[in-house]
Amino acid sequence: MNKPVRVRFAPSPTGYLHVGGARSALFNYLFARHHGGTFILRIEDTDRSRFVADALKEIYESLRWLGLQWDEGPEAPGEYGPYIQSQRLDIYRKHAQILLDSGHAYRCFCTPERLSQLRAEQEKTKQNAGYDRKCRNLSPEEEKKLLDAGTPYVIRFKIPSGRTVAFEDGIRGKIEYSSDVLDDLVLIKSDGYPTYHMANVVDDHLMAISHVLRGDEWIASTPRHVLLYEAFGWEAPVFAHLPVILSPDGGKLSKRKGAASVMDYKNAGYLPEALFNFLAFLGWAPGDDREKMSREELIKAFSLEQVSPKASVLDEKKLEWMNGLYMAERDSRSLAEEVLPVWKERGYLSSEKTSDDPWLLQIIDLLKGRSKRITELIDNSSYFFKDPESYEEKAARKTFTPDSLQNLIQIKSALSVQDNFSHEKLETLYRDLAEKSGISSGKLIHPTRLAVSGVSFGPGLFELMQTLGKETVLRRIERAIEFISKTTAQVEKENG
RNA sequence: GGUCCCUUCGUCUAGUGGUUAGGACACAGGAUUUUCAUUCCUGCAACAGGGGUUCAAUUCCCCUAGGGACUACCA
Repeated sequence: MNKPVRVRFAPSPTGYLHVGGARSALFNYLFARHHGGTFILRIEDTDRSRFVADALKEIYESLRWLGLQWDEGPEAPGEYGPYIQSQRLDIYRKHAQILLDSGHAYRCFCTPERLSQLRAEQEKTKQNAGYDRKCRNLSPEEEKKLLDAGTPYVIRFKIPSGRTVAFEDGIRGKIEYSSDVLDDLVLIKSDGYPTYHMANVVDDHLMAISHVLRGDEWIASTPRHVLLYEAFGWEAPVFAHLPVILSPDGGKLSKRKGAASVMDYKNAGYLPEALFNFLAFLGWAPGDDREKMSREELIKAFSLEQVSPKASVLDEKKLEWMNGLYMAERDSRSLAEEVLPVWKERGYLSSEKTSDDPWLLQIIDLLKGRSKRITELIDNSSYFFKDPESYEEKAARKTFTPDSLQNLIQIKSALSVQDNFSHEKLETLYRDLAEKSGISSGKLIHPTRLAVSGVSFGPGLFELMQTLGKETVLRRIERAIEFISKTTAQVEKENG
């Protein structure tokens, strides 16, 4: 077993890329990189009825966003192409003919109607389901007659009877099936397209795949695949079946229960490196206490032996926590590139602003450490661009008192003669003012924060003021003074 | 129904034939801080159940229960 490591991720373009699929891709990628092998992308589009035109684009985009660039595949030519199954039909037909010739397969002329009737009967009598092999022993004359009449047919694999089919799963160990529970699966459909089983086995062999890491819904199909390899006289790859990812209620992950696709997470403001790290830890752990690991560390530490066979629930709270860690250390400039388009869209910025604007970078510096997601950063950034339209109600009731009105008036006059608006100078100004008035600095700070931002939380006040600038700060304090005067006057009127 | 897979705190997980069963998220309390967030400390909380094997089982074996997958001319 010293073949070069070649693994593949093989999605079908029937929709968006699910995080479960992304995690399979990720494990393949990690495994390949760890062993210095090749990571291949193959598109399994053999079901024409379920093909979704935009799916391919989204799959490529999702993989690339996560940093899972494939070494061979569509848009990455290699020696084993084409990598899209619908472009390989002649290959599958040729191989089906080989099986036909060697007596491992046969033509089946049964109609879909007959098959569904058969299934219904089997269900009623509680028999094991499966094709009854009616066409398995058609005489050559009968077959020729049907063929000549142009009867549609499929090609089925002859499952040998009385065999024990065993394989060594890289994660679960030995798994055994009796061949008697397997039915004669279809290899080539009547439309000439191969089924998954056929295309998958042929391609994995032809593409020299060494390890098949795929979702565990394929466990039950694996004995069929093993038998197919045997019929072709090929050596089977190593199989390892990855557990599924569940939603918090234990069911399948779906859009309805929040996010399901990679792009959903992107749109929810998650960083690709955070999702990468988090997904790696769903069903895998390095064996020590590390949790936040870079791509390079993950590649170095990854091993199939440490992959758990157990399905795991995606805990979005923990993803959010981890994302916050990555937000804090993300380069502000790169964050600016994500955030800038949204700011412009919201009319906060004129279109000529660029992501290297020092003022914008200052804003991001102030916010990124206290934002768990990009969207949260954006949502909490409005007061840098617009004067507050209202004040956080609960905080206003508590903070905008008659006392604070006097304080703000005092602050305003002190600030209006203050030309150096550095946060250090502002801080000393506030401390001195508080001391002179014999009050705690909080009595000055809290009303200013609310006046200037409209909310009771956010970056350090003095940095905030520095970034906002003198003119804006004074204007907003003035507005707050008006607001408080009005409301206190109203309260007095109501009371008296 | 049949076949197969899975089972350590609420969640992600580490771990071993002998451990006070470890860490993280979440939650609760506290410290620091101008607010929020961060950070730090403390607390809460798990080996599904029953049989074996063994001097000793969370760990090995069997059964039960619960969950899941497959049982298509879908992948």
